[in-house]
This record gives sequence, C-alpha cells and structure tokens, in this order.
Amino acid sequence: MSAVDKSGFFERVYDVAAQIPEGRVTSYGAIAKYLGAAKSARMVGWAMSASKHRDDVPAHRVVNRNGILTGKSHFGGSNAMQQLLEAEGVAVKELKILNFESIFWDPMIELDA
DNA sequence: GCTCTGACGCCAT
DNA sequence: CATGGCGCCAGAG
Repeated sequence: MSAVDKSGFFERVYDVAAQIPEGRVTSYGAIAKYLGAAKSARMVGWAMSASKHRDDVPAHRVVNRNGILTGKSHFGGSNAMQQLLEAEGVAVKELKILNFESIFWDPMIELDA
C-alpha cells in the first residue's frame, strides 16, 4: 500500500504533478498525454481543482499550453499562484510564464514514457 | 439515467 | 492574425 492510491484518474494526475521539480512547470496537455488521454487535458485541470486540499500536488506548477496561469482564478482568487511560482524562481509576467520552454517539465521525457 | 459544466487543446472560419 | 466552436472524460445536479 503506497502513500498514494492510483486507483482513479485523479490519483494518476496527482502522481505526475507531485513529481514536478521545484522551479519547473508543465502543461495540462502534457500530463494528459502522458496518462494516455491527450485530448482530455480538461480532465487534468479539473482533477487539479480537486487537489487543492493536497499538499502533494503543486497545482501552481501546472499551466496551460501557452504557459499562462489559467488556473490562477481558482487559486484563492488572488495572484497567489504567480507569487508561488516566482518564489520558486519562475519568472512570471502578467500570468504568463517567461522562458516557459526553458523551464518546461515534460513527464513524457523526464519520466521517460 | 440524462444533462451541463469544466484549471484545455486543436481545427475551422 | 483573431475569434469561435467542437471534442475529450468524468463528476455533480
């Protein structure tokens, strides 16, 4: 019995998100694709909303395909998401991650799918 | 049991 | 180049 039960779709998303290194970011689509559901990027973001009560899931490190903090609105209503990213060394400009490609963490590569 | 919505992504216009 | 609509899967009403 592991600390994380990967019985459902949520747990799978949490497992990947939890492996995102500090100062790095990934996209919903990248995680979705890694899970085998490339077209279900929405499910990933949706799962994240349910992960708000989880400290193991750094949802602030997950952004959309454009590197924009789309979920910022769900992050307490303030710019908390951007603050968290900048605190980790991620440059963010107007909810847009700078050098997004440089800090992009792809599970398909890092986890070697 | 059916319908609507939803932290996205890509194609069409 | 910008805007809109459809598709995907799963939970909640």
